[in-house]
Amino acid sequence: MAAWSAFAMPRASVTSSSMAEATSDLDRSAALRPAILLVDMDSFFASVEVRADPGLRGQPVLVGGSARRGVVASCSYEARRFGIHSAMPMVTALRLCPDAVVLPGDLSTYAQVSRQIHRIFRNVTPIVEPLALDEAFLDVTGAVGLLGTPRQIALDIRATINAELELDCAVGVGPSKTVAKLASKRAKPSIVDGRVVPGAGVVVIMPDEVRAFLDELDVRALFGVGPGTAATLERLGIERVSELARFDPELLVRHLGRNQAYGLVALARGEDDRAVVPDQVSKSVGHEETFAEDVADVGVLEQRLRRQAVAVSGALHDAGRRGRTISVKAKDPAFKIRTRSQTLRLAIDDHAAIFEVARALLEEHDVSEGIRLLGLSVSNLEDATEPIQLLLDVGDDDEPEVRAAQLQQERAALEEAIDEIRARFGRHVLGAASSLESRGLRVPSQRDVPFGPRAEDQV
DNA sequence: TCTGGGGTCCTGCTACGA
DNA sequence: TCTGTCGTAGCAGGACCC
Repeated sequence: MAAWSAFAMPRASVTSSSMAEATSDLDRSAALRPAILLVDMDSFFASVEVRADPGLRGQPVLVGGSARRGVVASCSYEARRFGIHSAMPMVTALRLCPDAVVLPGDLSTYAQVSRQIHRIFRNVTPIVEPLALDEAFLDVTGAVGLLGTPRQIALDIRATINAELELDCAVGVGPSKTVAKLASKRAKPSIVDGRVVPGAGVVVIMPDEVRAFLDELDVRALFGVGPGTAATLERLGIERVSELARFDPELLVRHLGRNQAYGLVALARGEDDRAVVPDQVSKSVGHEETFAEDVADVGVLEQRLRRQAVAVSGALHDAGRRGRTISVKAKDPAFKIRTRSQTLRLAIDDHAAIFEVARALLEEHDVSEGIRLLGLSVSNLEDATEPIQLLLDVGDDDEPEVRAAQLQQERAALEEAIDEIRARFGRHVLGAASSLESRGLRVPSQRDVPFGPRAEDQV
C-alpha cells in the first residue's frame, strides 16, 4: 500500500534483528495477550527466483505474464525503485524499466517453498492460518514463555527462515489480526527517493499503542478498503482512519451496506477479536485463463473449457472434495465480466461431468464479439468421502445435469473397478494419466497459465 | 496505457415452499 | 382456495485480498 511511505513513525516499538539484544531487557511484548503474528515474505516469487539464480541478485526482476496482456505478480525491490508494483500491467512495468528481467514464474516451486515456510511456523505454534503462499497469521499466545516473548519469537522465525531458506520476511506483532497485518507492512523495506531502505523486520504494537498507530493511517490501509470503498469514504470526507473511527456507522450503512459499515468502523476503532483459525478448507476451486487474443470460436472455447475442467477436477481430487455449483465466467473485450452458474442436486468431481455442465453454461454466454477471459469454478464443496447420492428420478437425458450425474456415477463405478483390480493384481498395473507426461504427453495443470497469457500462447 | 489468477465475502434480486 | 408473509436457496454481480 502506497500510503505507508507517507507515515511518520509512531511511538510503536520498532525492532530489527540487530537491535534485538539491546531491547530484550525492556521487551514489553511479554505482556501481549493475545499475541498474534503476521509473517509476510518479501517479494516472495521474485526472491525465490533470485535464490535459484544468484546472477539475478541486484537486478530488477519481474515475475508475471507476457508483455501483451499479463501483469506483474511479484517484483524485486530493485524493480520497485522504478515505480513498479505487483498487479501493474507488464507492458507498463517494462516501459518504466525496459531492462528488467521478466520470468514466467512457477507456482509449483513457490508452493513447495511455502510448505517449507509453514513447517517452520508449525514448529512454533499449531495455530497457523495461511493467507496466501507467502503470508500467514500465527497465534503464539500459548508459546509465550516457552519460546520467549512475542518479539523474540518473531525475531527467531525471521532468523530461521533467513538461515534455512535464504529468504527475507517481515513480521508484524499485535493484539489482533488487523494490527499484526498493518504492523507487518510497516516492518517491510520501503523505497525512499528511489533508494531501497531496509525495513525494521519486526514491528510490535502493544494494546496501548493501537489507537495512535491506527489513527494516522490512510483508510486505504485497512483490510477491506479498496479503490471503490475508498472513493465512497472520500466523498463522505473520510480519508484517515481516525476520521472513520469517529464516524457514526449508521450513517455509512446507506453507502456501504450494514455489514461493511459496522465492520470497517470497528476495525478503525481497533476492535477486532477475530481468532486465528488453522486448517481452513477452501470453499471453491477454479481455473481461468486470459487469452493472448480475444476468442469468438466456440470450438476453441470448449476445448479450453475442457482443459480447465480437467485441471479443476484434479484440484478437487487433490483436496478430497466434490462440488454442487458449477460457474462459468467470461470477460468481454470491454472488461465486462459475466458469470453463469448452476447448482446441481449431486456433488461432482469428475472432469467429464464438470465439462458437461460447463459447456451448457458457456452456451448462455454471448461470445460473438469474442472474449478475453474464460474461467471455470466449482463451489458448494463437500467432502469426497461422502457416499455419492444416486439420482433415481434422472429425468431427461438431454439435460446437462442428468448427463453429469451419469458421468459422475460411471466414474465412481470405474474407480471402484480400479480399486478392485489393484487389490487383486497390485497398484502398478494401472497408472495415473499424469504419468503420460514422462512419455512426452502433456496433461494440463495449474502450472499451465499461472500469471496470464504467455507470449507464445496464441490461440 | 492497460489492466492475471485464485480465491472470499457481501448484496440485491427472484423463486419457491411452508 | 386464495393471498400475504417469511425464510431460504440460487443466481449474478461487485469489491476486495494477495
